[in-house]
Order: sequence, then C-alpha cells, then structure tokens
Amino acid sequence: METRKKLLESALKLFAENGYAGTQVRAINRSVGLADGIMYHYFPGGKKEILQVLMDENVKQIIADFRSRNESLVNLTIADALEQIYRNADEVITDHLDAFKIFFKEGDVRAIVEKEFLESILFNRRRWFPEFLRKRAENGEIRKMDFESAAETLSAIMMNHFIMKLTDLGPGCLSNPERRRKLIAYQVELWQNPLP
Amino acid sequence: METRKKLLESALKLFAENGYAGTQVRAINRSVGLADGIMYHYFPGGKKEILQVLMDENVKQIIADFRSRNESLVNLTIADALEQIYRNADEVITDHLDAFKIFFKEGDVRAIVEKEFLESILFNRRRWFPEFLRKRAENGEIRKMDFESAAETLSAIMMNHFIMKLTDLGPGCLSNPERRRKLIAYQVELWQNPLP
Amino acid sequence: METRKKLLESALKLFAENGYAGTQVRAINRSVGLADGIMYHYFPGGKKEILQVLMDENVKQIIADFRSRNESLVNLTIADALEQIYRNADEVITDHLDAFKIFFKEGDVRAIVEKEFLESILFNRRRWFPEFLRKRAENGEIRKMDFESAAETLSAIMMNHFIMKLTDLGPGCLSNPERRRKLIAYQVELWQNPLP
Amino acid sequence: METRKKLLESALKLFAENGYAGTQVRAINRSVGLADGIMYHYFPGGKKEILQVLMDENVKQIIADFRSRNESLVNLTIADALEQIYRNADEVITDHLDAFKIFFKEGDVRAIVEKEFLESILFNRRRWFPEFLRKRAENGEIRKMDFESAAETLSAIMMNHFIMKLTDLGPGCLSNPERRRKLIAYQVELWQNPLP
DNA sequence: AATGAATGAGATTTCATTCAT
DNA sequence: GATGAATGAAATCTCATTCAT
Repeated sequence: METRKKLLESALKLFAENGYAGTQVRAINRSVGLADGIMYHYFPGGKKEILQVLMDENVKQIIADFRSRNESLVNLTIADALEQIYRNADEVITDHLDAFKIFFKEGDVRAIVEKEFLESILFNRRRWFPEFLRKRAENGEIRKMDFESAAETLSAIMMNHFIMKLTDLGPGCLSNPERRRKLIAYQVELWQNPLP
Repeated sequence: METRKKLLESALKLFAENGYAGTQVRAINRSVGLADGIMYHYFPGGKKEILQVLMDENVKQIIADFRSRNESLVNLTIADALEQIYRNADEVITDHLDAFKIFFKEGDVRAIVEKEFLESILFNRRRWFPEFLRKRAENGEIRKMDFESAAETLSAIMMNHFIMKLTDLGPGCLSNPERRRKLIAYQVELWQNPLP
Repeated sequence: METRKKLLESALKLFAENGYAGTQVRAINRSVGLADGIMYHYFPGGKKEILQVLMDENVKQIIADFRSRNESLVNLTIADALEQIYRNADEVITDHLDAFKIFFKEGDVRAIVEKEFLESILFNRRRWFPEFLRKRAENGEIRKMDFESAAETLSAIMMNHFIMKLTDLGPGCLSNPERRRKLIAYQVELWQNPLP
Repeated sequence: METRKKLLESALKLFAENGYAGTQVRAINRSVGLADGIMYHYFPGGKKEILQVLMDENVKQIIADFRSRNESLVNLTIADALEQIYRNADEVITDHLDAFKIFFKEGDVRAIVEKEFLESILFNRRRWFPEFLRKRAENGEIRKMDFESAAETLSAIMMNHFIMKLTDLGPGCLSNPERRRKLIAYQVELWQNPLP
C-alpha cells in the first residue's frame, strides 16, 4: 500500500485511541516504519492537515455509506424494516468506528466536521422515524400510539448501541443478530397488540 | 473557598472542556488568579496528580450520590417508579457532568478509574431492571413480556439521555419533565395493554 | 536544644549526604520538624548563609581541635609519637566528618573556606614531618634515610584513612587501635634497622 | 566528531567541574554549539540518562584500561614492578579523572555505579599486594616483614596520589617521575636492608 | 517564634516542524 | 521519496524566598 494511505490509516487509529493531542507525530511516522520527517512530505500542513484530511474523507465515506443503504423500506414488514435499520446502523458504525471515536473525543473536531453532520447522520432518523411509524399505523400494521416517544425509544436503542461500541464498554445490543431479533420482536409485539 | 478546592474545580471544568492534554497548567493556575507554581503546592505530582485526585474524589462522590438515591421504589406505581429512576439518573448526570465528560474523553482515565466503576454505575440497572419488571408483572400491574428486552430499552433511554448531555448535542430527553412524563406514559401504556 | 542549633546540625548532615545543591531548604526545615519559612528567621541570608555559617564555625572548631591536641611529642618514643599523631588525626576527622565531606564535595566551598585551610590542616604535617624525622635520626632513635619520602609515606597513610572515612568505602586503617599499632610497629621496625 | 559523543564529553567535563545538580542542560547543549532540545534527541531520558550513560561507559572503559595494563610483573625487579604499578595507576587516574571526580562528588552516582566497582578497581591491589611482597621475600629480593602493613602503605600512597589529583589540591606524588623514583628507592631500600 | 500559602525566576522537558542530504 | 539531526517555542516542573498572619 502507498505511504500516504498507510499514514492516514495509522493516524486514524492513533487519534481514535489516544486523542489528537495525545498522539505524537513521531508515533504516526514510527507506526508506518518510516522516519521523522515523512509526514510532512505527504501532508505539508502537518498534524493539523492529516486530521483535516482524515475527517473530510471519513465524513464523505460515511455519508456515502448511509446513502448506499438507503434502499426502500416500503415493501418490508415493520419487523424486517427495523432489522434493516438496525443492521445498517451497526454496520456503518462498525466500519467507521475510529472516525466516530475522534468525533466524540475531540471537541475541536466538531468544529472541523460541519456541525450538522453528526446530527444529520445520527438524528435525522429521529425526525423521520415518527412519520415512518405513523404510516405503518395507517396501514394497520401497528396500533396508534405516541409516535414521538416511540421514535425516541428506537433512536435511543441505536444511540446506546453506538456508545457501547465507541467506549469499548460492551459489544452493543445490535451487533448480535439473535439479541437484535429479540429486541425487535419485543417491540413489534407491543406495537401490534391492539388497543383494548 | 480554599485554594485547593478552587484548583480542583477549575481543573475539572477545564479538563472537561479542553481535555487533559489540551489544558495547560498555567491555565489552571490563572483560572484561580494565582501564580505559576501554586498547583505544585497542593499537588506536588503536578498535572497528573490533580487529574488523579479529581477522578478519585468524583468517583467516590458519584457512588455516594447514587446510593443516597436508593430509596425504595416498592410502594410506587410503575409510572412513578420510572419517573423517579429517570429523574435520579438525570440529576446525578447533571451534577457530575464535567467528571463524566473526562471519563469519556480520556482513554487514560479509564485506566485510573477502576474499570468496573462505569459499568457498575451505568449498567447495574441493566441487571436489576428485568427483575423489577418481572415483579410488577407478577403483581398484575403490567403484562408478561420479554423482560430482558424491555430492560434494555429502558437502559438505552437513560444512556441516550446521558450522551446527549455529555456531547452537548441536545438537551437530553429526561431533563424536560413534560417529555419525560410523555415517554413514561407511552411505555407504561404499552406494558399495561393486556395480551390479546 | 535551640532551633538555630538544630538547623545547623541538620543542614550539616544533609549537605554532607546530598551536597549543597542536592539539599532543599524544605528538607532542612522538615528535618527539625518546623515549617517552610523558619530558616529565614535565623538565617536571613537563606541557604547560602547557613552554609557560610556552617563552614565558618566548623573551620574554627577544627583548628581549635587541632591546636588543643598540640601537646609536645618531644618526650615520646617515635612509636608513641606516631600513635599520638595518628590517633589525633583519626579523632579530628571523625568528629568533623560531615564538615570534611562538604569541603570535598563542593568545589565552591573551597572558595568560601580559605583556600589554605585544608592544606594547612592536612598538609602542614607534610612540611613538619621531615624535620620531625630528621631530629629523631640525629638522636639515633632511627636511622638516616630519605626523610622527604618517609614523610610522604606517613602523610599518605593519614590521607588514605581520611578518604576511607569520607567516602564510606571502609573503616579506615587508623580507627582500629590494633591495626594502627601494627602499622606503626612495621614502620618503626624498618626505620630502626641500622644501615648495613 | 558526532554530536552524541560531543555531548557526552562536554557533560563529563561539566559534571566533574560543577557537579550534576550544578550543571544545566542548557549549558551542555550550548557547550556543543547546538540548540536547547538537542540532548533529548540523543538521550530521551534527559539529564538523568546522560549521567547514567556516562557512568556506564566510563566504568566499562576504566575496567578495560586496568585489564589491558595487567602485564606480568614477574620478571621485573621489585623497583621496576613498583614503578610500573605506580605509573599505571597514575595513567588510568589521569585518563579518567573527570569520571572519578563525578564518582566522588555525587553520592547518587555510587548507587548507579555498582558498589563493588570502586573497591575492585582501587582496592583489589590491597588484597593482591601482600601476596606479591611475600613472593619477593621468598626469592630473597626483600626481607621478611609484616606484609599486610607494607601493602597498606603502598595502597595508601596510591590513594593519596589519587586524591591529590581528584581535589586539585596538588600535583600528586606519582605523576612526577623523579619523585616517584625517589619514593620507590626509599621504600625498596628499607625492604632490602637485611634483618639485623 | 513560627507558619505555610504564595511567588516567580529559572530549570527541565516536550514535540511539531524544518531542512540539508 | 525518504532520512533523521537540529530547532526553538511552549509546556511542565522546581524550589529558594517572601510575607501576612
């Protein structure tokens, strides 16, 4: 692999692990087995630039990943739709875990990354979810209820999963297909129980 | 207030805001209006020691705070119990927000803070919740269901709230009494709907 | 004992052990069980002054000690004279070991202490010894020989003893009466053996 | 010459002259004409490390030097053997004077340098000398006597010489060939005088 | 007499960055 | 493309000294 790419990958890993300030340029260069000055050959702007590039590329990639998974959920049952939403979330998070770790650790990065990015990625579902549920209720697939609160619950489950992975505090509830399925079954069953 | 305490409070705020590496000793000393060497009078171990002390004291305080809120929930309705659980969580989180921010930002801190602390504080409820719900179901207050998944959902809502506050991404769903009540009402209503 | 004296004694010990630069004012104050500023009450000139006083007092005392032992050696046999010379040297050195350690460790101190002091104390014997031996030879108590070299040998034995004590490398050959006696006997026997 | 070596040489000189605590890192860097951070390029452990390396390398070198001079003394007359012993001692001491000064000034260094080093180098002769003299007596080259005391006398002369050089208190009796020869002649003459 | 918090000059150390090879 | 010695600004840390109490 070319040196530039190696540098980016190493830096991503190191920033995610030790933070930006906690990562020495020397450590990045050593991690690709090259000498002290090499980073400035590929990134004349130095440490700042490599972070900038890293964030730009990852933001682009993450957005593209989300888009590519934007298949229609219309023809799926509510359970299958949730399964797909959850699985997609897990996959995007897992694929870009290190980038997300940097987003969360570094206050400054959130200035670099457009402030709306995280919200748009993570929380647009929050705005979209209520509508999604309302339509399913209109179809009679699920009962009527407080769709805002229901959406918030779904969103919380995804966020919880996200944080578990981000902090290495646990495997996250959505990575295990079995556990994921149980969670969905539990939820859908409650929603499908008709009003008394 | 005594200087030592002022230093600890300033350092807590600054570490939470700028991270440990991003906070200069000079900034801490200036923030209490004193000279360059003053920190070493109270914390001869320097920056490392003040972080250490900060984490130790906060961990102790947080654990104590959680304990002191361990009042019995037995005599409360399920809705009131949830209200209390959620409110307690919100209060502890809010009171110690800066300490939690440091826990999450600084990888090293999680080596300092006993690894089990976060889990015990944040996730013991995860083990305790299913039992809590099962008992309520036995009483007939709520229906039978997959208690593990239900507990996970509650836990996720708390964690989600936690993260919103930690990252300044939003107000958090549990701080607003109105929103909190709606969320509880939605949940309890689903649980109380009898099996078809 | 009064505080001033305690400070001087502690400082002497600490300077001897760790050197002047290696001894903190705080360590001196702590060693007498008092607070940080106390030294400046008795020694407004600070660390420098306490060293100065220490050296002055010890130099005076050492000179006085040497003088007080200046009893006439005229009536003694050569063996008894050597015994007395050696014993006196051992005693003065032992009594003022810490002061001597400072003299030797600190180059600067030798500027403070009059440059001639050490020489006069340690080496005046070198000038005096040859004469002493020559007189004994004239009396017929010992044979004729190279008195300069003989004196140098005696001086070396004293210096060697001195250094052993100064550096804690060994007990020193003159502290043990038995060993001292043997050394003298060996020397005197050689000197008394008549020319062939 | 390479910078690392220059740094070591400069540091050796400066530590010997001003002591470890009395030598600033800046002074070392300036002494080789380079900038403030240069020492940390070669000695990441800083001042402590450069002392450590200095002592390690010098101890090794001194031991090697002593070994390389371990030529047989068997075929030499007692006078020539002493001449060689004394000259060797003078040369090793002179070559490594700065290192020896540090050994003696810095209490801490003697913890770094293996405690046995000085003894083995300086005093093994003390154990070896008596045997050396005994053999010469058996050959009839010198008379019988108290070999322990004789050896101690020789050892003292070397130590005395050593200290004169270390403390700049005088030229040392063994550096001047004339004086050295006189001292040996005096001694040998006494030893060769037959028992009455 | 004694205290100990506070000072601040000066030392050590760090590390992103430059640049000649 | 790659090297790694060198830089120096900025950070951390030390500690003798002062001074109000």
